[in-house]
Amino acid sequence: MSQIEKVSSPKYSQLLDTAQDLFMRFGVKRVTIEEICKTSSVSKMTFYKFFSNKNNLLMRIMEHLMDEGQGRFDEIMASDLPFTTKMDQFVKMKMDYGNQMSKEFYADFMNYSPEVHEFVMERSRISRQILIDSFKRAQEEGEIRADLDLKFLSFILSKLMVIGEDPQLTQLYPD
Amino acid sequence: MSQIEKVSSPKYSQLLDTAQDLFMRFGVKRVTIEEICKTSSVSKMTFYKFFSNKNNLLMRIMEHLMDEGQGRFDEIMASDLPFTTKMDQFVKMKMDYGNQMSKEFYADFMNYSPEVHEFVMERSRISRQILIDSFKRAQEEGEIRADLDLKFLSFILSKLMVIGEDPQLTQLYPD
DNA sequence: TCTAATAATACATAAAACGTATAATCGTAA
DNA sequence: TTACGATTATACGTTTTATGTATTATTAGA
Repeated sequence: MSQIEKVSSPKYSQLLDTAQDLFMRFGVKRVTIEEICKTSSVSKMTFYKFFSNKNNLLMRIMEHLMDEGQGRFDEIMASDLPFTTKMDQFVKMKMDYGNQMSKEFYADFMNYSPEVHEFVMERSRISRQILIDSFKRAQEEGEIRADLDLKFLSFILSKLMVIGEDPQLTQLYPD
Repeated sequence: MSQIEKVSSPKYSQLLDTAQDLFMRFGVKRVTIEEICKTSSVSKMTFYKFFSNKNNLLMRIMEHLMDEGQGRFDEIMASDLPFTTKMDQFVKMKMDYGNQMSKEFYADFMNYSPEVHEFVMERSRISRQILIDSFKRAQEEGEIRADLDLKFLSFILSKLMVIGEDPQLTQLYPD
């Protein structure tokens, strides 16, 4: 599924969690590796055992976040709720994610490096496709009205995939 | 009243406002002078026309904040509300301030330089004294019950002077 | 006790931030 | 228009901070 080797170790998880928290609060640029190490009570040497640099760390955080998001999406879809309810839950989940992270983080992880940018974009593309497929299936199986504009809805939801919440859009469609 | 010369100019105010906003969101250490300038659309040269360095800027922000706080306190006291209501408003105001600023800002402005630390401490001392005097006067004039423990209340309120809100204290006395 | 993982320290290098000098630009009042 | 004060843009030397690595201790567990 993912291009990056999975690692599990208390120190590794600690670093990942701390970094995610700090990145989300202050953005990537404002947080140093040494700060992450100190906050995690992990030595710098151990950090570099797990991550080659901040870029690599950021990428794994994004990977973890998106894996998690996909997992929750799968859970929602596996339930036997009506399709519209599923979509409600999905949008709600996405907005929860969005609210956790500062504007800085969003801006940063898209700009910090082309590598991370592309990684996130590719994952988003895949997730979007999964979403669209689910939508089509629901439409074919008569779970949702076929007259709903499929493209429009998938557009909205695909936006949510990455940005969590588009204020302008939220204003237009408060529900 | 204050030890620092007052300056008024659109650029000056802009810098002050931007810096305050950034400091409160990210803390002092994480924000650079260049960032403040960029965000304010003011050149670095102009910055250094008004402020000798970040320390100086921080001090003026604190001064401005505390002047403002003192002004609001005076307003509240000048009204003809019951004394307890005044205190309510005062505490509420202090908590509003506290909620605006991140933990980082609070930690930073006390640690960033001894100069700033002392400046804030001195101002706090003065404010605290004013508060205690108001309290005594209200007590003498029978506006509040004399059996209230003056020292205890002034202690609580003096804590609020600086920290805005002490979580532990808030937990003990939710009202 | 031996070993693997982690930490502590110090270090060279790179990057960022600081603060200043200089020349160019802009708005405005004479 | 000219002259002037305020602001900007740019470049620069210096200082500080961050990065990533090497080396040598520690620590915890088989």
